[in-house]
Amino acid sequence: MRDSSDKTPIWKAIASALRSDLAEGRYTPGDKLPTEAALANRFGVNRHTVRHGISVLVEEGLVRTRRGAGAFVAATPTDYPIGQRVRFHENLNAAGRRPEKRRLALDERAATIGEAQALQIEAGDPVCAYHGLLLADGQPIAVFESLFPLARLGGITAALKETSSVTEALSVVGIDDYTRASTRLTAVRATATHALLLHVAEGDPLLRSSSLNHSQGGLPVESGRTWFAGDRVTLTLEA
Amino acid sequence: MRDSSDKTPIWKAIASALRSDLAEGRYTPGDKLPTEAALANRFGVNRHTVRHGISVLVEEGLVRTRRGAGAFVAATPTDYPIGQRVRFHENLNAAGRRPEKRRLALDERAATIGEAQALQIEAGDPVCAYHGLLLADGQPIAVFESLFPLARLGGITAALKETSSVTEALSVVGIDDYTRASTRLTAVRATATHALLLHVAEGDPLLRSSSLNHSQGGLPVESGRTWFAGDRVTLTLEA
DNA sequence: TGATAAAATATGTATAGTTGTATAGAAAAG
DNA sequence: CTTTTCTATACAACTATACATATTTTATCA
Repeated sequence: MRDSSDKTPIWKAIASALRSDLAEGRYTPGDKLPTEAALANRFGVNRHTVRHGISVLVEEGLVRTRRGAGAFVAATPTDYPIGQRVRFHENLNAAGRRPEKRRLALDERAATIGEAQALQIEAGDPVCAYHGLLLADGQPIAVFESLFPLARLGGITAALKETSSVTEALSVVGIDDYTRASTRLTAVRATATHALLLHVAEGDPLLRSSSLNHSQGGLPVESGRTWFAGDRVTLTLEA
Repeated sequence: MRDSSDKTPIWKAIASALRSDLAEGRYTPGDKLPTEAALANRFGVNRHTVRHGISVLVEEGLVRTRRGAGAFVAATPTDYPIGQRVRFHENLNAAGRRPEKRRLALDERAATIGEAQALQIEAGDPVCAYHGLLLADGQPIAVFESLFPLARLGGITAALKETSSVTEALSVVGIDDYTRASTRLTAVRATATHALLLHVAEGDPLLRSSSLNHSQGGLPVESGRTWFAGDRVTLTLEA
């Protein structure tokens, strides 16, 4: 490979070799690639040359690496429709992914001025704060923070302890349906905490959504913020 | 590479995530933290990485671990009430901590324009500048800078040389009572100097308080700035 | 009921494997 | 001569696994 008169660098050759392996379905999303040492041995080159090749695929978003664990085939971005009714579990099932929610915190506290304004309650009124992680096929795709006004939804904290589903919890406290009233999107850089939870690098771009859900009566029942890992989710907006 | 190589090590991020949980009062002294396995699952990392993070908190004295039992909260951030009367020693005693003040500088000089305005004196008028460190149970929690108008409080410099207590020193010069007229709070990043004094990392978040205390007569007797270590103190505001 | 043993939990320790980073140097190309 | 490519080495950070040891819970039996 080296002695012949090809002028393409070895690391590029390795990159395209691996890329065609992926294209052929030799490895499927979530699979672990051989270790760098194994690849170096297979190609008869130094580990750093292999690393250079892999880094190309990482740049392209085809592969994700985890220190100490290995290199894994990246899953294609999940389509996440933002419409009148935004339901995590339904969205992911529709996208053919296995939805999972991981609770990070759940407590009751007083609302700040800004939060109160959004929920149309008084500052200091009690709210339920639900903080967690959204996963698709076991891979973290977003961090969320939901606020529920306790004045209108007494008992929702207890309900959320039983089920991770917001829809179900709201149903328990008498809200059978709720619709998205507003969604605001901005791009931000990942903080250390978000980076840790989402398994991205600090400073990586995130898609932040600030949303408000209303009950059928037109009153706010949930105010949420969600940070999506930019390269794992594609938000789709319906008319 | 994009993924997994944060600028801040994972174990540090975990340590600060847990630390802020403590600061927010999510766990109170005696409470059991989630198991290492649960935390590893929550953060999506290996148990050893979590252990590394926890060991930081153990070093800091915030957490105590018992083999076979779990990790327990040893101490939580000191509650520091900001009300009409703000007294360091009383505040810490009420919080069950041992208060201590360490003097860093004490001198007399001319007031700058801004300082004079706050103290309602003329620019250039002499003031006493008192600079020091506040500690709780021997751990530094804040850096303060107090200014006293010498025109109204002659002899306070000498008094402050005898006692570290502002309340006592003011009493010596005839001020038996004083009340908080205003408090302004902002979040800032720790400078190298503050970081050194407070035993935090440069750039860590500090809570800066700019305050003004009046005598019973309604005249300013002290203008102060205090930098609290964000994760060691919780300022509580009374009505 | 109460004591005891077994099982399940949870932290502590040890070892090896994998990726990330830093440094230095040789070889080839421009 | 300088830059790029590749090699070589060493170490840091994180993962994976296994097992030891202490604690708590559960089951069992007198």
